[in-house]
Amino acid sequence: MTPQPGDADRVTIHDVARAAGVSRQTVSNAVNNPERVRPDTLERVRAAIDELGYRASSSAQSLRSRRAGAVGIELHTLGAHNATTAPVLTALSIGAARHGCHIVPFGSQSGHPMLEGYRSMWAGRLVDAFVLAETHHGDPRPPWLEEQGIPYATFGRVWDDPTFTRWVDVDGGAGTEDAVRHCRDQGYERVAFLGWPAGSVVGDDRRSGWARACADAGGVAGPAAVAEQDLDDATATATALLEHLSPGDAVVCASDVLALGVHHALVRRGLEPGRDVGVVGFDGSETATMHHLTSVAQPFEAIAETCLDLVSAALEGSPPPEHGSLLRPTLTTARSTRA
Amino acid sequence: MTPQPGDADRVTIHDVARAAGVSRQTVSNAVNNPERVRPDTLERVRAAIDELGYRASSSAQSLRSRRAGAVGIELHTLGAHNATTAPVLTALSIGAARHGCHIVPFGSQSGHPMLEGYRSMWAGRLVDAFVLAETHHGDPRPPWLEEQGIPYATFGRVWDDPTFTRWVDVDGGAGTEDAVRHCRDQGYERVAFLGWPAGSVVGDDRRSGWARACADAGGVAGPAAVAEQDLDDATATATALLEHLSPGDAVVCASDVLALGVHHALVRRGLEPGRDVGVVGFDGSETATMHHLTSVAQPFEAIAETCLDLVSAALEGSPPPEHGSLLRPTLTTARSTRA
DNA sequence: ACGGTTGATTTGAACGATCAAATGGATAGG
DNA sequence: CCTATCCATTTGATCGTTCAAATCAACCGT
Repeated sequence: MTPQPGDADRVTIHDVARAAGVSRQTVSNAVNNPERVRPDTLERVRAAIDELGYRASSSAQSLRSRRAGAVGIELHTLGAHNATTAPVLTALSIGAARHGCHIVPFGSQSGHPMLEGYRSMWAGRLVDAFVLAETHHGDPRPPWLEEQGIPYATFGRVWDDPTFTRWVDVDGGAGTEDAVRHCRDQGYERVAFLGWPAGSVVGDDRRSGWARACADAGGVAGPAAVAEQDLDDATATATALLEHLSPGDAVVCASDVLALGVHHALVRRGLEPGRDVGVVGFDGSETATMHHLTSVAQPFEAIAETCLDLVSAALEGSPPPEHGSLLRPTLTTARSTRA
Repeated sequence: MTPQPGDADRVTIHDVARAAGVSRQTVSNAVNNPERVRPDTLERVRAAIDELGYRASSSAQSLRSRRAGAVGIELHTLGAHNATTAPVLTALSIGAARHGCHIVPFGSQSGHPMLEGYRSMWAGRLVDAFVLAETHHGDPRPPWLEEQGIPYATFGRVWDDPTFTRWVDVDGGAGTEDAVRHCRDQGYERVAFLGWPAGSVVGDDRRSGWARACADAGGVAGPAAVAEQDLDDATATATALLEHLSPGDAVVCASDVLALGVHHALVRRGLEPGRDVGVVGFDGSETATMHHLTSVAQPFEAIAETCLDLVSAALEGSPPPEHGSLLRPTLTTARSTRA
């Protein structure tokens, strides 16, 4: 009885037109410009659409409009899924529906040149634009895309080109400031910092927020130490750092991995994170949640939404925004900062 | 000088035809059926293609072939990214290129009925098929897709329908068997098990492999305990479990989270994973890598590849395979099983 | 009753590709 | 020399949709 969309008998605009006794264009109007259709006709067409379960073919629309209605995003196999890329991808995929488009993740084929994936996606116009994640100094992608005239937006500033403003990023400094303030509110005495080696823009930013907030609070800054984004190194460094801390102090970290290192160092000394020494991580990753670590959580939904807004705007030909978007992360509190 | 693909001046098959002095169909043949074209003509056409940088428009091909050339996969925001869905998605995205298609992840809009995402993706034929991850008992998706005649393959068996064979799954039992054997090879005495509460098919499967291998090795089975997929519970349960173990024993776990619980329980007792008690997790997640836990790693690339093969076959109308594919996971060894 | 205007609806064309059938030329066979 | 066969290539039509222009009907004022 009900129409079986077995693919062979796909319902087209013609079928609806015939069923409603109107022309195909009227059906198209009923869907896209209802105000151009007389109310009673509209009613009849809509009934036919519901009856037959019609939905416009996206391939046909793409061909006509010369728009794929898709945004590409590159995924790396390369070890660490960064704890941020996956959630951003999820948020993008969900948010895309609201923007009338979809996301197409593609892989960088190992062995191929860096930009090959982008080139082939663009060549067949599988996508109308790209979202770049994990931008870094010397990133070859922005200049190449710019040169090709391909629209894109980035999660992460485009460090090499200050004129580019179609970016979203997280205000790491504001995040660590919040972290320090939270520690003080919770009654911790001094606030130490465990960060990455100087030179990484993201790391330096996060450290500066800690320094600022400590100064604002009146010299509560504890010692600062540096470790790689590696649990062993973090744990070792944290162990050494603890030598210079006393119960009642706290450590703000540049990442959840570093914070986990502090957590482990504490436990190994028989101390309890939170009760004895406060610990705050950064990223709001699953690792932090699992270990009940207070963490500065990335606003994934907002990041995705802004990226989509940026590419949408670019596709509509709007001029780029005045400035990039610096989003404020929010602190997720847990046991590790409860005294 | 070089052609600027600014979208307005997109190179079409007509442009190539004109440049090469042939008809559009000859260009099409040169690309898709080179043997039908005389060698010298072929040469000329190929030169024109390279010169202009022509690539067939995927929208046009989709319309003509009535194939979107895409496979949909649903992503959940719901907390745990399962540690497996993200890597599988990455592997799928990369593998898709080899299959001449791409992956379209879509989100289940919260508040909407479960199947709405699938329905809308299918309605506009944005995808030709779906890959389902995280299948479970009472999953409403397979019967619905079946009823609609929509092609799909699953990662995880379809428990409610034994006749369905378009699935890939990981042989959990074989994985834990390997884990037990590895423990014995490393010289551990008894091998205990930390699993999930009975009733989950995956969990029971993993436990059975442990039991089997222990029996084969001649009653080396240590005690078994049960905890939820939660670090605190795992740690508590592991602490109790350790009461019944001695140095030189090992614990095989149903997941990396459980294994991490054992790791923490050991550390808190001043014992060292590996040297004192062996620990093996399951999934090969980042958590395991970070903590140097030996783990039964999921074969993500093979899983993705098989899923793609299955949907490709389904789209070509091939009959379903005789049986589902049960892939053997491989053990990733690390410090936690080094005595 | 007739041109003029408005509004609803229909027809023609195009998006870019490919299948199917038609065309043109060269060669072989009667 | 004329037809049959074969190969390379071209033309026509189509996929489903939407823009632009054409058609049609109703209504208005003079």
